[in-house]
Amino acid sequence: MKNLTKRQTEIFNYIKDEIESNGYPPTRSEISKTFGFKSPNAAEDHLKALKKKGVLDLAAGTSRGITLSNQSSGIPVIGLVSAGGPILAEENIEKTIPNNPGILSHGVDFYLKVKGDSMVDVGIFENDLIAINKNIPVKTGSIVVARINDEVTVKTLTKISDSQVILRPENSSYSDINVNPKKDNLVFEGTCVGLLRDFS
Amino acid sequence: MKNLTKRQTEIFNYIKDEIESNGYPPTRSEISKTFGFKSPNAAEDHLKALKKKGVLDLAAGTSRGITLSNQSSGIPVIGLVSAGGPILAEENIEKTIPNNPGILSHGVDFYLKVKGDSMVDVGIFENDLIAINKNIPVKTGSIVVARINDEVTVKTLTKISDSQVILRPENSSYSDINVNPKKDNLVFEGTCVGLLRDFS
DNA sequence: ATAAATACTGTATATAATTACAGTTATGAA
DNA sequence: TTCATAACTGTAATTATATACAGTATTTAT
Repeated sequence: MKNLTKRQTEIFNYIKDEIESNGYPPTRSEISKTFGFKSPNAAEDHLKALKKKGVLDLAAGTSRGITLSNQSSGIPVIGLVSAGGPILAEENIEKTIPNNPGILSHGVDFYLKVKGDSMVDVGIFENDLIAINKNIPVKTGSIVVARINDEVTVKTLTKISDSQVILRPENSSYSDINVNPKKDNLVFEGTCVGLLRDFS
Repeated sequence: MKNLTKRQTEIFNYIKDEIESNGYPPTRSEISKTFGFKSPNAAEDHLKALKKKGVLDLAAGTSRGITLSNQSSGIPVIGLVSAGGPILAEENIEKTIPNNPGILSHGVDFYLKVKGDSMVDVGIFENDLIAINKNIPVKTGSIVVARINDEVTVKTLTKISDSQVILRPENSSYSDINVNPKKDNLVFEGTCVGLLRDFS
């Protein structure tokens, strides 16, 4: 998101939520009423600011003519992750695909395009998109996205303690990965909450 | 769909398309303009009829206050298919999930909940939802939903001719299914265009 | 045969909604 | 210091929109 202020973020999220729950965007006065503005122009100003920052578009002369821009409505698909830096850095985003609330039981922060065959035994194939939630606490038994010394990998978490973490490939040709979090730099980027495969 | 007339279907689809492409529903006059009505009341009448038939809802006094009802906006998930009758018959619909245009490269007419392990070698597991398009012509190499004498099955189509159809399970423990379309009642219900798995 | 539903035209009006203009106050950057 | 941005209040006008009422013609159920 392009440096939205706190207030702008609140308003943007409200608009997003309204579209999702009502099926159409709010008007200036609905926004004003929600946030306690005494003038619809306060909402107008915010909309203009949000448009200027590229997160939404406004159709002139059109009631409820607010649309979220691709950038802000889509969920990023992460392809190859460059070493260092955050996984959601712009250079890692291959494309974005529309949000699909209600299909998966958990929220999706990003999709990761699967490389390799280390998880085929649980039906995760190369080029599948796995849906990742960043905020669910990782636990044993979950399929997690882990970063070990700047290398990103998808495995089943089978053991986690202060001194030992075991990541298991779900493919009999591969062996468990043993990590010592005290020695190695281990970061959990998220938990896999779903899978998407496109037969084209 | 609840016995919509041809015209009502046209108008309903237009509204659906507008919501999808614009992000907000059309007004009465936009509908009228599109269909050449000379009075916005023609659109109003149609909206009332569509509301009466339960495929959409109207928010009174609200501009663009048109929402598609759950029933009509969702995509059906087919669980167990009862023998005889169409696959999309009401009794087969386990639930509906929101439409997700833009995620898969083909349209989805329904999702089928996978039973059994006959397709595990291509990463299709029990309880996965496979996305089915009814209108793509089936061809060899595709994963298809076939109904053989009232039994519904998901397999790879490996041969198709007037006198012989071969359906291959993607699991080395199973053998090919050989069907003679002249003797057996064979219907292709659709082609698999995607897969959805929910890790909950 | 008759009523109800379908598919509109035509007119009119209240109100919903956008949006411009003129201000105020506060904050952070040049 | 001065200017731009942010975050509003207040007013007002144009236009966008919903929606009622009164018709007409055709088709479809009963």
